[in-house]
Amino acid sequence: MYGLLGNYIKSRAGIAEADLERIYTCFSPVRTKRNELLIASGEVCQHYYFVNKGCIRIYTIHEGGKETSRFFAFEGGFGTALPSFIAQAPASEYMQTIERSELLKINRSDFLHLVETIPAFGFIYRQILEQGFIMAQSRIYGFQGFDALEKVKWVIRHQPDFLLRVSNKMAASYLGISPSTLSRTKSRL
Amino acid sequence: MYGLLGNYIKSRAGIAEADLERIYTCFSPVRTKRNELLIASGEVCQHYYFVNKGCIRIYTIHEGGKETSRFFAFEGGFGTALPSFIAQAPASEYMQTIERSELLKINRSDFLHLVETIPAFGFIYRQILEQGFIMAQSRIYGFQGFDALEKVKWVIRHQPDFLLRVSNKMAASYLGISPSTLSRTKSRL
DNA sequence: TGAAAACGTTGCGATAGGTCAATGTTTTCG
DNA sequence: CGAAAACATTGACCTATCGCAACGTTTTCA
Repeated sequence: MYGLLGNYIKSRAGIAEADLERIYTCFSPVRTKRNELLIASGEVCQHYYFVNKGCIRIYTIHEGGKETSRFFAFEGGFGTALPSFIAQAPASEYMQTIERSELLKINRSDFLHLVETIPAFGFIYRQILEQGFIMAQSRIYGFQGFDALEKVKWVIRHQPDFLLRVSNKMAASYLGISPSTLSRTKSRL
Repeated sequence: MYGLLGNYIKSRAGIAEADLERIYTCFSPVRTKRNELLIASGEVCQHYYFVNKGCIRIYTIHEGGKETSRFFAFEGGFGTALPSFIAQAPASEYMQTIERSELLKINRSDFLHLVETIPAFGFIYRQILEQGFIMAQSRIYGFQGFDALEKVKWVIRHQPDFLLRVSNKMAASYLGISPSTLSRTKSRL
């Protein structure tokens, strides 16, 4: 149950077995169904999630009902509605599992406590933020001036199985193009 | 010289005067000219910068010479080519001061050392990453599906003096629209 | 299991925004 | 200070992508 999480941590920072155990006790397993909502817009996000199996999607809904997918966390990844989790303000986003999933969740106070008291954990959190920041930047800015074809090639290069695991609609809303355009673009590859 | 930096830190975390002094000794002043390059693409970024006066811009140049502005740091803000700074890999971006500026710079090993040894500094770095991540996300994803007018209104709301301090060309490349379109859009406000 | 809903794909017409070019203004720097 | 370069603005034209709709296929769930 905690194997994947343990590997994640050990591969990124030196850590004592006792600290690892203490971390495990803060994470509790959750099983979810396809399309199950973890938090809805307007709620305050209380948990950080680690994906053992399945996939978490974070997305927003604009006026008119149009969805924008912000982030996907697959096996071995962390995910939460970060702005809300950090500021304890109502989230502007939704978070769901898009497939039947097995997650490990940790609540905010335990999380912050681990960050403060276990250096390796603080280090890993910092690394998550750094990577997330870099990723988001390179995606956002890399996409400036990309046309649809270039965007699709970009995901294929950076997340080869992304288009296979995610529906066209979600993939399109992640890339910032319409489902029709994504469909047409794929046939041009 | 260190007043602004001191305020920045003290307003965000409790810190002993001695630690503050130790932080100051790691930052050295730099004066730069308009359009002076701090690092060029291909170089490895060795410093983190704090802006006392002026403005830092981080940008990339695509094939064909087209520029994309990624980030602006004004008075009281931090800035660096983060991916390169973190990974010590060649940067894909350029960093420049767009006006005559007064900066405080700290090199990477001092910076990491402060992060590790002064909890308040580690905390602030984490906060910078969190805010940067949130900012980048909201900008990137908020922009999905925005038309030019909405983008311009967005900057005006979130960074009221942005359009006044930055050239149209740079502002346009930050918003992901052409200078012509920005010009036309502003006249429609 | 079977009806209903959601999804993927494709065609068609409309349009926001891009490129290019011309003009006038501001900035640069020897 | 003045010539040269860079920039802002505006017009004309063009194209990628969108929105809508139609159709067949897959998924959902009572």
